[in-house]
Amino acid sequence: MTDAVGMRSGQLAAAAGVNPQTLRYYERRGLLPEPRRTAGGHRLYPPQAVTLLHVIKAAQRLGFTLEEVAELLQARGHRRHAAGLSERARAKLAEVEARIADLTVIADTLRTALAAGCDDLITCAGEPRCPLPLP
Amino acid sequence: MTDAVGMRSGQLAAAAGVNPQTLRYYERRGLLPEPRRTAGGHRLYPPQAVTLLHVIKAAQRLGFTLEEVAELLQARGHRRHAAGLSERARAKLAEVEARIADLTVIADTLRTALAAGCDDLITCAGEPRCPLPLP
DNA sequence: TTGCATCCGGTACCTGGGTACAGGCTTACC
DNA sequence: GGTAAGCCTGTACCCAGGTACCGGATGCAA
Repeated sequence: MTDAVGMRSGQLAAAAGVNPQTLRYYERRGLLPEPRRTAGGHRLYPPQAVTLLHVIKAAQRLGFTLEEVAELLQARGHRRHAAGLSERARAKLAEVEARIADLTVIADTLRTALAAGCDDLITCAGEPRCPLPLP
Repeated sequence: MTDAVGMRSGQLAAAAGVNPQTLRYYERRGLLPEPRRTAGGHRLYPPQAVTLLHVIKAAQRLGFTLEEVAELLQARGHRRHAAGLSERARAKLAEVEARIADLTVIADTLRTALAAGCDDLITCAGEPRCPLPLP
C-alpha cells in the first residue's frame, strides 16, 4: 500500500543516466506520460519509468528521432491507425542502409583523394585528375 | 581593363547554385574572402569565386564541416601550422569509417528485431529474447 | 524550526548550416 | 528622372536534442 510512492525526478534521472531537465523535456515532447505529483507539486514516477527511459534510449540508438519514438509509444494499444513497430523498423532500416551507401561513396572518394596525394584544395581543383566531387 | 568588373552576389549565387544569403553567411564564417565593392557598397566577386564555392560544396559533401573547410582554405600558403589536406582527409576517413561501423551495427540490430517479429516496444522490452540494445 | 538539497515552471541558450524578414540604399533600364 | 529589381545591414528564426539559468516553493532531517 505504501510502496507505490515512486521516485523523484532526480532519482529517476540518475537511475536512467539522464539529466533531470531531460525528463521534463521528454514529458513536453510526449515521450513520458505526466506522472503523479506530491501535494506540493513534485513529480512522482512509477518504477516502470526507468524501463521506459531505457526503451526510449534504445530506440534512439537505433536511429529513431524523438518524434518517431513518441509515435511508436503512442501507437501502443490502438493499432487501428499508425504503422506497427516492424513496419517502422523496416523503413528505418532502409534509411540506415541508404546512409551507409552514401558514406561508403564518401569514404571511397576520400581514399582516392589520399591516393592522388593532393595537398591543397584550390590547386587540386584546378587540375584535371582531381578526384574531388566537383559539380 | 574593364572585364575585371566581376559578378554581383545574385549572379554568383545563381552560378554556384546557392542562396544569396549563403554568400554573406560564408563570408562571415571566413570561407569566402571579402570581395571588392562598388562605390555604392555592393559586392563584386571575381570569376574564381564560382570555383571556390564548388570546392567548398565538394569538401562539404566529403563530410567536412564548414569550420573544417574554413581551416583547410586558410591553411593554404602558410603551411607552418595547420595540418595539410591529406592529413585531414585521413582523419576524416577514419571518422567516416567509424560512422559506417556504427550504422552497420544499427542495421544488424534492426534486422534482428525484424526477424524476431516484435511489434511493440514496451512488451518486447519485457521479454528475454528482445533484441533491443537496452543498457 | 531551521537549514539545505531538491524540485518547480518559464525562458534563454547551444551546435551546424543555413533561411527569412524589415527597412533602407544602389543600380540599371527606359 | 522615374521606377523596379536588386542589394545592403542587422536581426530573428528554423531543425533536433537537449542544457543552463532564474527566482521561488517543497521536502526532509537534525
